[in-house]
Amino acid sequence: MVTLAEVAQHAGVSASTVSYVLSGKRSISASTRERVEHSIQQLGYHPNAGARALASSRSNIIALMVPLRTDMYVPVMMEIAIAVATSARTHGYDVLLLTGEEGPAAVRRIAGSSLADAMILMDVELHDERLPLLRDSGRTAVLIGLPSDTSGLTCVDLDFEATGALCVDHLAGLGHREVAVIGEAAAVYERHTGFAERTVDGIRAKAQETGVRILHRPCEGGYAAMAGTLGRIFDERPGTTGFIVQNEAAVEPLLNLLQQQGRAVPEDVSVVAICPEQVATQASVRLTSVAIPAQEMGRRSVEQVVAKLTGRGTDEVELLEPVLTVRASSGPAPV
Amino acid sequence: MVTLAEVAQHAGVSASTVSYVLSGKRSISASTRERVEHSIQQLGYHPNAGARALASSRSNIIALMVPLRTDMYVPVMMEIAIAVATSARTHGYDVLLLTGEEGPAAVRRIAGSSLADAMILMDVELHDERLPLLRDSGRTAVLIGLPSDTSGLTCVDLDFEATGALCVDHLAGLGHREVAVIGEAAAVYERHTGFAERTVDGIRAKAQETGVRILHRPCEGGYAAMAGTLGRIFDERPGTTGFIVQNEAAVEPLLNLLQQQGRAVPEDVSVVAICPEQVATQASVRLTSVAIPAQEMGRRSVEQVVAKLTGRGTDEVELLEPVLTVRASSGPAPV
DNA sequence: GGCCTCGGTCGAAGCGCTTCGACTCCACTC
DNA sequence: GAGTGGAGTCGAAGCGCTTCGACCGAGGCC
Repeated sequence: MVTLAEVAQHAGVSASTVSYVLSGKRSISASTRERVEHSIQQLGYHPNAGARALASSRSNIIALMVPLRTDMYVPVMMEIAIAVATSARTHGYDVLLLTGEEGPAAVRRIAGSSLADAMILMDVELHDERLPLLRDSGRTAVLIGLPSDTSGLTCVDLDFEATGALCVDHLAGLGHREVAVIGEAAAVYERHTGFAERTVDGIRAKAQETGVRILHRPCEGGYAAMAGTLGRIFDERPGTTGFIVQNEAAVEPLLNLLQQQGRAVPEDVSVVAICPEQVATQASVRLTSVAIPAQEMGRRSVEQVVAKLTGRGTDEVELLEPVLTVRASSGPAPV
Repeated sequence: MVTLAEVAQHAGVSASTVSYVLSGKRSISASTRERVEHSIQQLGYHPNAGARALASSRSNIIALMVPLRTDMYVPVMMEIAIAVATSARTHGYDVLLLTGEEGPAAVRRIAGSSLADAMILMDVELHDERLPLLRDSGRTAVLIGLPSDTSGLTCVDLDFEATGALCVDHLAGLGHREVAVIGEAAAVYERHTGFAERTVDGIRAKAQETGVRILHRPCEGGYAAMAGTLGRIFDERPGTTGFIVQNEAAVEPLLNLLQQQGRAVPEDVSVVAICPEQVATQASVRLTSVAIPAQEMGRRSVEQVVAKLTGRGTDEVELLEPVLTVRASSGPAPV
């Protein structure tokens, strides 16, 4: 491995000069800079990450904690993770992948070892056990998701209350009066995952305002579960004409079952989904939906981290505004 | 941050003794060990990762390159990535997440900076441009996937040729004589992704052996693409009674379209999928399938890395044996 | 013309850890 | 009773980098 010292010798300057060429923290004459850069090229020099971290006490690594569970829709997680990794690189950072398995201990380990300059936590619960540790580790952190107490924390998330409201508004505007909400798996609510509860809150509030009746049912993915849930919904509320679905794995089963039951979409029932664009456009009926901006969330969280790391950031909650796109699955309520 | 020296002072020993307690590389008396461990606990000491990497020239980090593209089935990627991260931890390693975006340059950067002790590459193409760089970086590496030239490389993958053969064998055994293969998106073949081509090779070889006629068609995911592909298949081979599907995003559309066309599964046509268990069991018809052992692949690749890093490994290609599980989507060919 | 300023460069002191050789006991052996 | 060997500990020398203060000319100023 080529070292700084070798580059310095090759270029006929001191080691510190090479370091300053690399970091740009002091001005360097054009001729020296060129000479040094040429030597770097020629020798194929790469700074040693460990030495750099030790000397500067900054590792240029951001730790990303992804949930281990797979009851969430995986592609969204992946899209966020990839967006985080990609935009981290554009800011000169690498990303360390931590799974939830290690649990809160991971926070302590990473903070203690100075392995990462900052952490991004995904899948934050309302009362997340990692948060106290995080707060008194003093490390820079950004959450994707919204805990109940956000004091001293920076959070990025889709505004799920507004999302829920938007869905109801759309259906109410079309004249629907009885709306069923097909939610995430029951376990998601039991964990008190913020986004799921907040969506329902938003839905209820707007429903009250617009005079829509709401029936909310958690639902596992897959056909069997959906069949059961759907049956019970129509038993309880035969007049249901609108569906709001917040569970990607339930979308296709729902459309299928409705079709099998002879209920046409959107003539007899309207469906609005909260899901990634890809799911909405590739479904058997092109879905009216509110998109989950996974990329944007990943990107923004990195930008927040970088801002805080460079002293510019403030603790704040950034809620991304939901956008509803009308497609083929929603229409006027039948008379 | 607490340092080794502070722990040493607190325990009344020298710094090197603390280091040896931590690493176990020299014998330490029980009483000293206890005293040191107690001090570590009490002070909340965590070794500094950078210093450790610098002094020992090992970072205890494994870099994982995941593909950026999303034309592959994302959950499988994610499952592998998570399995890698999880099993890496059980061996004392952390995982650095690299996206394909940076391309081959990432290999150079990581190897040059000694940021990672080893690399795991996913989504390897037959003639992958990262491989030459990898070879002469001299770094430890394991590929998930199989390039055309494996010399000097360790690879882990499902045995896709055997997988293809297994599917044909199953259908042939049930009496099917005309089988259509619904493949990955055309782009996947154009990239010469090993697994896709190898599957088809395995299918063709076994088809020849068993006297089955094969029609192979790449297919994008989604309903529209599947409808077109399916139409063309039955135009060309009206006698088709068996399907092998290697494209998760095509599974559900295929089942649906068959149903709509009045072709019953498995009475009129049989379907065998190559997909994760979850897809197979959650589909509208429980699918006879060969599972993609994502977890196993992730785990094995880490084990190979650790073996090589501790001097035990040998360069070798490890192909996991495919397992076909019969479920409700395949049956005897109609007479 | 002396003085100050400032751009450009260097030397040296660490950053916190690992590891090698050396040293000290102490229990044996012959 | 000197010699041997192993267990247990220490000191010191780095690992490769960043960064601080110092130094040295070259202008600009009065």
